Amino acid sequence: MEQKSSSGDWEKMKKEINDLMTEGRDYAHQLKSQLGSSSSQESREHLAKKILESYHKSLTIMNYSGELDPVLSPYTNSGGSPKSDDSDQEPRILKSSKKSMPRWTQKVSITPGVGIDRALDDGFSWRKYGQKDILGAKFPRGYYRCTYRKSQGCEATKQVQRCDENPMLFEIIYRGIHSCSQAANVGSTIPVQILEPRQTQEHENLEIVKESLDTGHHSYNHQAPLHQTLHYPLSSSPNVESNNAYMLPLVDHNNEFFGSTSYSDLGVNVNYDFLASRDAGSASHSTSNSPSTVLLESPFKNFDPNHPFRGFGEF
DNA sequence: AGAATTTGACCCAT
DNA sequence: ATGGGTCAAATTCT
Repeated sequence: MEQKSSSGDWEKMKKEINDLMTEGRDYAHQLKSQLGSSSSQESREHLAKKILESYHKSLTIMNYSGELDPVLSPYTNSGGSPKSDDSDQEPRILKSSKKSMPRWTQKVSITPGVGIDRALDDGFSWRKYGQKDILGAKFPRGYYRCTYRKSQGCEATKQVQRCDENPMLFEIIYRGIHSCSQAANVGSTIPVQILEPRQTQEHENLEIVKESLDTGHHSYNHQAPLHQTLHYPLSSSPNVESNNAYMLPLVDHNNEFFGSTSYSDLGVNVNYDFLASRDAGSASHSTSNSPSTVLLESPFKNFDPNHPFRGFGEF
C-alpha cells in the first residue's frame, strides 16, 4: 500500500473516510438492533438514510481522488495491452482533457424487490446520449452525461454496463467530477429522491411482463445479494435490458419496481421495456430510489490527495 | 413547447 | 478494418 505521499490532505481524507465509515457502521448496528424490534418505520428509514449518507460521503471522497484507474472492464482490452499513455502528442484538446479526468468504477448489484433504476441511481441526474453494443458483451453499454452539462458546464459522465455473467450486477464507470450545483446536494443529502413515475407507452410492455410472469418465463430467483455491500436507495437511471427473458423478473413482494423509470436497454428489463427493443434496448434517465447493492471499486491506495474537490458540498 | 431518449452515422484510436 | 465513444436528427415524453 503506497499512499501517495504527501500531505496532510491525504491524512485528512483518510481520517474523514474512517470517521464516516465508523459512523455508518454504528448506524448499521443500530438499524440491525431495530430490525428485530418493532421500531417505527420512520426510525429505520432514518437510520438507513444515515448509513447511506456515510457511505455516500465516503465514496464521494474516494471517487474524488481522481486518477483512479482501476477500471476493470471485462470487455475492453482484455489482452492487457497498456495503451501508450504518455506518448500522446496529439493536441486533441478533447481527448487529452478527457484523459486527465478522474475515472473510477462502481459495481451495483440490484436486489430482487428493488427497482433497477433506483438501484442504479447515484443521486445525480444524467442524460443518456448514446448506447452501444459492445463486442463480447451480452448487454449494451449506456452512455450518460450530466444533465447540467450544457447549462453549467458539468463534464461528468458515466457508462453503465450490465455484467454478462451476472445480470444482477452492473458496472458503472464514472468519469469526471461534477461541477454542477447537484454535486453539493448529492454529496450531502443522499438521495432519496423522488422517483418519477414515468409511464408511457410501456404499459403495453407491462402486459407483456405480466404474461411472461404468468407463463413462468422468468427464470430468476433472486435471492440474496451476491455481494455484500450496502444498499443504496438512491435513484438513477441506468439502462438495462436483456435480450432474453432472463431479466424479467423481479417479481417481488413489493413490486415496487414497476413504479420506477424504465430501464430499457441495458439489459434489465425490469420495468416495462423488456423484450421491447431491437437488440439492445434503451435506457432512460432517472431518478428514483431503491435499494441496491453498491460495490465500490476505488481502492484507497490510489487516492490522490492532490485532487481538488470541487463541487461536493459538505466536505 | 421543451426536455429527454433513441439510434444510426460519424470520429478517432487501435 | 474494427470497435468504442459521441453526435445529432428524429422521435417520444412531459
